[in-house]
Amino acid sequence: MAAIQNIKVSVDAVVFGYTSKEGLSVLLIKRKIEPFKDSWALPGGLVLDDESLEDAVQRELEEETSVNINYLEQLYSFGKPGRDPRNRVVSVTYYGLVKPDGLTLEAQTDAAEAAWFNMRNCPKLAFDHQDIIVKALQRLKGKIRYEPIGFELLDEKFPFSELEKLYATVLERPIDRRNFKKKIMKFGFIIETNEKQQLESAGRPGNLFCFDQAKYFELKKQGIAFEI
Amino acid sequence: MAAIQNIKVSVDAVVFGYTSKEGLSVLLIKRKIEPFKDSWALPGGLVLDDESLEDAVQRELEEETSVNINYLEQLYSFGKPGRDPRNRVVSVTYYGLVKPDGLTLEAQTDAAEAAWFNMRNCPKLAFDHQDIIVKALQRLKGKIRYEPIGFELLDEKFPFSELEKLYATVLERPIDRRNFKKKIMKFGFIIETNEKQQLESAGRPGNLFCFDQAKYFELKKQGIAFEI
DNA sequence: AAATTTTGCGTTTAACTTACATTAATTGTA
DNA sequence: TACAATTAATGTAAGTTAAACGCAAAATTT
Repeated sequence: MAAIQNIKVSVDAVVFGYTSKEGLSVLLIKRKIEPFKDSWALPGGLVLDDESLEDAVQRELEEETSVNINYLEQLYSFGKPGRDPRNRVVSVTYYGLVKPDGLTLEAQTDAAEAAWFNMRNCPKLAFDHQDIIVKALQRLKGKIRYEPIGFELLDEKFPFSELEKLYATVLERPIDRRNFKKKIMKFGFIIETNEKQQLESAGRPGNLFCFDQAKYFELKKQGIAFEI
Repeated sequence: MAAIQNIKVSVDAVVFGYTSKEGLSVLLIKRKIEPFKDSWALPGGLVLDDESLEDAVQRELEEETSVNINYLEQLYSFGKPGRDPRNRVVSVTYYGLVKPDGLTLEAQTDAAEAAWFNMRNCPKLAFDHQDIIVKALQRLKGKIRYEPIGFELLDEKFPFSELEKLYATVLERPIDRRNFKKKIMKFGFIIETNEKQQLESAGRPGNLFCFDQAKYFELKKQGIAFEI
């Protein structure tokens, strides 16, 4: 039998935000304590002895940013010796998607500050948190090919072009509007309403669409084959 | 700051074996100590303070079964309080694929015995190891749709029907031989040799095929769209 | 009112998928 | 030794899907 193990378990959250203007952003906190004091980092922290990993990551996220998310998906566990200069720490990471508009960020406990950073404009991060974000982005890009996305990221009602922009942003390439619409509509998780978009700029106003939640989550579970 | 954390970190391995006769099997050990003494369980154990998670899982696998695998992929981390009756244990699990023929199993350390169990014929397992196997199987079934598989599971040279059987086994449904072959060959990760199969039973002997390793691993990395 | 922007269809062509039947090369057996 | 059984190799026609486009409609901006 080995000697007493001295490893800590933490959780970290990669929370992606999306707006059609800004594209993808990620929620970071500024560390108030050493190590990496004043560096930006992912929200997260040590797991309590009697809470589940999911509870821990939601709690840490709430404590450090005041953001509440009811669905975070497990991403990967990072456990290389030396990734935290203090102790050996194995971090179980989670990721999730939210619509940042209307969320207020309030730093608390270990965090001096919480803020959204555009993905094209991220600061240098503490620990191996850069690797974690890269992994999360890979996962998101992979997932979009076999699961519908958007429900958590768009307004309840949205013009179709918003969904298209979201896919184009995540996939990082342009999409043919007409073929995209045909493909998406065939899945049946998007419903056309009879309302029209309120314009903010030039152009013909589009019809508003919304998600068919039941179908959306069913397809999310069973998987879709979606090569754009 | 929270009180001192009292959580242990372990690793467990789901090693799938495949033979065309038996189909999928999984490598299990019989526990020599409490809790769950004499129950079958996944090979695994506590991580040492100074070894990586990957090293830990390979070491535990080697110690308990004498099987060496150089590529195990991280599957999921299980950390519900109470999943181990002794302490809180967070287990980072890995899975891998091997060809069981020619591997000798030798139980060592904590294991009284090591053996392959056909997936249709698994015993009741210790801890939440049943959940872990279910997760691994889901992952494998998902993966086969966007990654080539087979390199680790088939002989160096094999008749095409062996690859077909493998896919049919993992997907748990029959496959049209002719369409399957066309599709696979188009990817270019399988090469036809000019050798012929040595027959073990009746039937026309098939040509032998082998993997183009470079292409195989390239496609594994970049992903394939493979709806059979 | 003319130019610009964005939406909403719709068509054509190429590529792929599906379903399916026949011939060829072996082994086992009468 | 022939014939039955088994497994392999191959091709094609019909249906479906994907990709590449063009053009008119409904707004705003100039």
